[in-house]
Amino acid sequence: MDTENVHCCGSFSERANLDKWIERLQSTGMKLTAPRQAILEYLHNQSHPITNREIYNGISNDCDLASVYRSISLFIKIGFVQQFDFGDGIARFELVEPGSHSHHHHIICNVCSKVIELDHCFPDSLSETIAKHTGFTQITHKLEFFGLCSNCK
Amino acid sequence: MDTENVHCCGSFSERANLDKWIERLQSTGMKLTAPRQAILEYLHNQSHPITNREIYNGISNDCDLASVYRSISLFIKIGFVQQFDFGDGIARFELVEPGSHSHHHHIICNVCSKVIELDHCFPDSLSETIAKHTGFTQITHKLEFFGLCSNCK
DNA sequence: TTTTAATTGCGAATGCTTTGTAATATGCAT
DNA sequence: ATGCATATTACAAAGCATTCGCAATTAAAA
Repeated sequence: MDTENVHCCGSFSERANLDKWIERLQSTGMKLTAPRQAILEYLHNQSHPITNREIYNGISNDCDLASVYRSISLFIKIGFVQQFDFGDGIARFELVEPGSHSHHHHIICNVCSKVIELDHCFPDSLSETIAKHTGFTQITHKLEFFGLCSNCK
Repeated sequence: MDTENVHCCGSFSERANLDKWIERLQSTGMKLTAPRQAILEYLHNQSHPITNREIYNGISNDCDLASVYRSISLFIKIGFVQQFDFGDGIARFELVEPGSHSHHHHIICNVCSKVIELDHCFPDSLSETIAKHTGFTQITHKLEFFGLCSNCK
């Protein structure tokens, strides 16, 4: 069993981890509101990137959808959340554990949308290595670079 | 001067290349319509991936925007066009030269959106190599994998 | 030329995301 | 504790890329 994806609701360590996020939020000077707490808690319980609507559904009537969008934008701006693009036009988000090796990728099934986190970055020995690690086949990937060009730096 | 990006309107070779695309379209059994010719011609004159709206504006009143979307979808389905995602929620498209090394990537300036084609795939020796080749700095990249998981294959 | 089916134009609708605004709640100072 | 100033929210509406339905048109074959 893959214990990485187990999240026991209410366990001491999980609660402590969530409290750290709340402390971090307060230390930024931003207000600690009920929607932001609910969103942080929900994000914290996920093991894969999730959409704004999934967050909204997950915390149901605790908060408006527009507030989810605004909170997530804030979390991205202060470095709490990382955005992923799975190519379907819906943004997905994940908490960034501070100090951890946050740079990672995913492989998504074209049929069932199953997501597997790739612990390491395999940019070179691409298809074969990933196929062996995950059991996926017909592997493709999207790769784009961003930066500052010589005129703009 | 980088002659790869020079496109002389009406030159013999350019016209011959465009005619090849038209012949290829006819050979698929699809109808050769005015909008499809205009879109192929416009795509053919570009050196970077372009959006549906850019195509629509480029051929102005020759064709409806919805028809651009439909034609591009067709071109993707028959392998004429490749789609790129620069992370801004707008799909971009490029003609795929048959038999060529079509797999490539781009680097996009975060400030001015300048696009540079990367002739080769540098998935491993990432930032330094690209920085040397392009003069870009603060390089980041987005990479996601797609495929069929073991349950779906 | 006639026929037939693919394709277009037009308008409306969809779905994700953003924005305007009045009401509300937070954090701070008193 | 209480009141204040301001950030934040809920709600509604708008924005934008994209898709769809359908009648009118057009390309390709007979």
